[in-house]
Amino acid sequence: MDLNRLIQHSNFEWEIPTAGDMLVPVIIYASEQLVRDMDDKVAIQAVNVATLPGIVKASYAMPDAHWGYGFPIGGVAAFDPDEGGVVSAGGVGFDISCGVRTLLTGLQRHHIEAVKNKLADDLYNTIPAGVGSTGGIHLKLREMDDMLRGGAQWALQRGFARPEDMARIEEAGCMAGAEPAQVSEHAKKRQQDEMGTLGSGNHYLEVQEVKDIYDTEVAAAFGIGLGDIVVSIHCGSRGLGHQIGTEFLKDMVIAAPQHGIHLPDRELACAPINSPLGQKYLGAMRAAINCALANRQILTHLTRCVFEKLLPDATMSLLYDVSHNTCKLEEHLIDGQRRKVYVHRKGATRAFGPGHPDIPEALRNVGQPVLIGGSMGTASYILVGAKDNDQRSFSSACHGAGRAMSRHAAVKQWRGRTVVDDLASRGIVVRSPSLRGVAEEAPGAYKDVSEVVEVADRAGLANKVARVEPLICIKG
DNA sequence: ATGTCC
Repeated sequence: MDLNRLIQHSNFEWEIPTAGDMLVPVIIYASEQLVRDMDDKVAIQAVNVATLPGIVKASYAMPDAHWGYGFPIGGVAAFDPDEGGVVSAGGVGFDISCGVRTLLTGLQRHHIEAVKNKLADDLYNTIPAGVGSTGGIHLKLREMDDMLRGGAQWALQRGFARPEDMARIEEAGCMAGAEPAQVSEHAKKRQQDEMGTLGSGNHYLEVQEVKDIYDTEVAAAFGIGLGDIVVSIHCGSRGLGHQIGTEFLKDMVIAAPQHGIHLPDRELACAPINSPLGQKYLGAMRAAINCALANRQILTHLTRCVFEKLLPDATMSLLYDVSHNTCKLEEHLIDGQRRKVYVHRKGATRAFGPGHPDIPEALRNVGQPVLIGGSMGTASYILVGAKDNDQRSFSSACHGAGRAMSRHAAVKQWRGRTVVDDLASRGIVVRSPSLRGVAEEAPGAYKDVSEVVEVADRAGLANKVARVEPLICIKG
């Protein structure tokens, strides 16, 4: 990205001032190096977002921002429904409510070493992974509606959760306002056999070791210490969310002129929040959020079953579950006024700071856990929402490393077998149904997550608590 | 991300 068009406010904050059709400025949180390396398309897309009706304050880009469908991935934008604000299917993305959850095991590395390969095999054999993977759970259409309304709370009723898990999930495990009736039968049918499956791409389940602690006090509140073993699960709403995104994108493009909306890019398809189509999308999207929450909950259950057999002393309590592709109604302080706005986070993590009422009581004084997944074979980070970050990007942080190379380019550069062998030589066991998938996700195809996290910390979005590194990776 | 093209 060309630095000449940017105004630098600090070491980690850059502005593209309001001009032309823009209603608000663009604010990018990044180091000079990350801004230089950022695709020009991030600037173009963030500027396009800044032209959408009802946008408030600014169109934001996180340090891991990269080119996406319509909105940049790593984009955050909030809209006021009373000022003609819109909701955008492209602003949420296709993998609705894709997210990460981390489980604490109460175990240390030496507990794992002796059974590492067996643990990897058992996890791989228990957790369906890969494109089109199906699981042992098959829901009737009527049961689908219950699941889409209830999320992880539904999973609790079905025996896939512990009651105490609920407080550790955004929205206490159930996204209110979900409307299964707005989800097409086709979308439901695609998902009927996919509950409790990992999917493909950058989705994974990892057994990780805590390798570094940056904030002892917060780490203690989170229940993590050096050398601890944790399990992280990264996945989303599978075929259902994708189908909802596809259908509403099409409908929103067609309806835009009727709503008097000029789209600078048809991929930015959106509808007024206060319109029948906008409301239908919100109802369907919230149902997809519940689908993702239920899915990660079932994967948690399967993981617990494996550990219970092999490592019965493992505690397997849930630290937290974050979503990073959502649009949520939240109250924020905007120009001195508390206003309710619809915050789009696409490839961005909610990161409420200390004291926020939506953080579980046990963690309220320290802040919301922010789980940042790395790429396969690399470190992941646990952060905490920074104090006063409401004034920076509506309490949002980055979500991961972000691709540095296309899947196509990655497959040309690496062979899956070599990647698996290289990781094995470093003590990381990878199990995947697809060697091509492994090549696509080669560590070198991603940016350095450490730099992205460092910038999120220093920009005051979320603060570093711990770094974890994988021992086992189940890859879709 | 995705029954990697209805």
